[in-house]
Amino acid sequence: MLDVRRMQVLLAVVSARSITAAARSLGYTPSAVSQQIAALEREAGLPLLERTPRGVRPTEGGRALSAYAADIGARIDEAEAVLADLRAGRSGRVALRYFAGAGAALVAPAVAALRRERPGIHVDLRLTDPDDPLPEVLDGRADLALVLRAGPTPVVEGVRFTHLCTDNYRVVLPDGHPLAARDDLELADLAAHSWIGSAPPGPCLDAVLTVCAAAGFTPAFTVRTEDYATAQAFVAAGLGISLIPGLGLGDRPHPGVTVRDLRDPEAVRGVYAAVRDRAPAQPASTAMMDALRTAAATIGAAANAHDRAGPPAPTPDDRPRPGREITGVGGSPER
Amino acid sequence: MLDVRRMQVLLAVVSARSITAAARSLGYTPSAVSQQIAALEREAGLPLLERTPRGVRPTEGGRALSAYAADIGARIDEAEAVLADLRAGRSGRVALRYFAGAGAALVAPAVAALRRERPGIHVDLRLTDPDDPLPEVLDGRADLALVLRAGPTPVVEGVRFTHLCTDNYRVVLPDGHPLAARDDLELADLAAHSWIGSAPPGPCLDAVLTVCAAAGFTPAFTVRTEDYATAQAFVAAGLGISLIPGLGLGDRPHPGVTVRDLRDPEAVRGVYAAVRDRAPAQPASTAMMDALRTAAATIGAAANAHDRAGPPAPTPDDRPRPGREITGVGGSPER
DNA sequence: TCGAGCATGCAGTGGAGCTTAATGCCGTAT
DNA sequence: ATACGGCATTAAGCTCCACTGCATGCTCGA
Repeated sequence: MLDVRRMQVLLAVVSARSITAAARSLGYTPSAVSQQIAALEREAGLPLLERTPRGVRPTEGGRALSAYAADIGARIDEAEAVLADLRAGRSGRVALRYFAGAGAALVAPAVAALRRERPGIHVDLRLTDPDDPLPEVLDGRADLALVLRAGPTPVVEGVRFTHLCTDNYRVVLPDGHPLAARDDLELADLAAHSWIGSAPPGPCLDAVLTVCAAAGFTPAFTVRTEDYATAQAFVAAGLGISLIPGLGLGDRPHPGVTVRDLRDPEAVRGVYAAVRDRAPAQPASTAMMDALRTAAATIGAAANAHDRAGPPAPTPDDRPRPGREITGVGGSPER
Repeated sequence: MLDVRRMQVLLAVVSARSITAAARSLGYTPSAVSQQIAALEREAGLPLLERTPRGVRPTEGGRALSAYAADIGARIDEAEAVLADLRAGRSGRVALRYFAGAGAALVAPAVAALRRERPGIHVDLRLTDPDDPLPEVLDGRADLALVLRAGPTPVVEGVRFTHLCTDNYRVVLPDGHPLAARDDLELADLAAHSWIGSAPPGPCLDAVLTVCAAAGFTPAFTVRTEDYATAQAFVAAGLGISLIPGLGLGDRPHPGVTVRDLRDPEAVRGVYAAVRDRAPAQPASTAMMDALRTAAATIGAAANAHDRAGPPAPTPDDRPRPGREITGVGGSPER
């Protein structure tokens, strides 16, 4: 295989039309350059330079080879530029898997922020609900997966979990409901009330049924709907109460409803980012991770604000919002 | 600058999905490959491989870089193929300058033979008549020039001359002419006869006038024509005698004429190939040179055959031939 | 629990590639 | 005409890179 380094030396010599001049521009002695050229001519099996009284002139082989050297040099520069972009997080890919509940409140603002700050990063987004995304993380098809887990930080061989925020079920009551007088509730308190089913059939609904069963009852659904905004509207209309995950509430609950925490430890759920244990630090991946953390923190701050202030009074711009639209949900990590 | 050799190592590793396997295929120890990769990662500033329990997997940077490695490797292979073609004389360029008189008898068969045997070689042919081609040879615009010189082998600083053949003026007489009784003639013998001018005005004609003047007379032209075949036809018709360069006679004189040597030393001319002294041996150039030498030798052999046998009797295929057509002139160096 | 296979780290060695210094060649200036 | 400067080349010496050999740590499968 031809030595590319020597080809670059040849290119410099051909460009400078002199070995001495090329040596100057390369920071070598003329002797070194001459030896490189001699070695290259040995490799090529052809004379590459013709020695003239004033420097050198390329032979046909020398011209051909230095043309290749220029071409290859350009490729190398290009590769270096690609690496520099990758290194600086100006480009790259990150494959993110998420579950439906995280889409609106967490993923949308995080990806929006990432795209704003690092437009070169390509995000490969896929909803894995109801499948488990961990196999994809483990075998490298995904760099990052959002998972929702009850209980303490999960432990899975080969995966590192980072807690992003909680996504506990919260109790949504019509304003003025008797239970709204208490700061937090237990699941058993809700057993006797009419329920608004707030999730599509699937793992989310199953989780609600499971925790209720653990509390010893089966919720009596008056109405079932597939999205949280509609469910809140039903609650506001007084049709019943509902359990809605914090992320589903967005940064502001629907007007006419009051939100209360649920004290049941069974209903404590965390949103985690799962990454492969051995995955080396990839700028694109860490940037995505940062964006998710920032988005989660913003959500948490908003949720805390509600907790402190209670349900806010309707304001002029507090018009009803369509359920899953992203606008304003979670805000953006700007600042 | 990224080290291409290391990039090739990376490519092997990524292809083999294992450092050990790559090392086997490269003939190195795994340790060496591992160290190369580590160095490349240091250069790149990015992790390139992710270590898995069973071998390694490329990161995004590793994939990008190994793609460049493959691309660059292909370029190198291509360059090597070009050099191999050049080395084997399967390709290349040769710039040949020639004078009009050599075109038909020498250059045409030589180039034809070269194209037949080395179709990849591109021949840059140019007629330099009446200019001197040596400057082009000296400064590299031409690799080879045919020159016609009277007297001994010329000596020019920086140019090497190779004698190809002679191109002496020969005396062309009508069959049965009194002078045809002698084997060779001197210029003075021709002074009193009618002459057929056989060359276009220019250096060729000047040369004839010069040698005649040296012999003490000015030829009395009955007819002047621009090509040697026509001149021979005039001679055959008895309109006069003519002086025609050997190369202009082709391998067979015109029927009805007798050719005799001219003993005058002034009229001895050699055809030389001129090459740059310092030009390194280029396969394309030496192949051209060989073809010219072969063509010249073939001409010489034919001429000698005439000398020994005298003008041959017309044979069935001895139909009149148009003057400068190449067919049969000089033949081809096959055998 | 052990062994096979993988990647890695360290110490040691050989060679590639650099530098310095000397030589030869050419063109030009003195 | 001779000397000088610029050019390429060569020889000798030295440095450091890259390889080998060996030992270690890790994971997986028997």
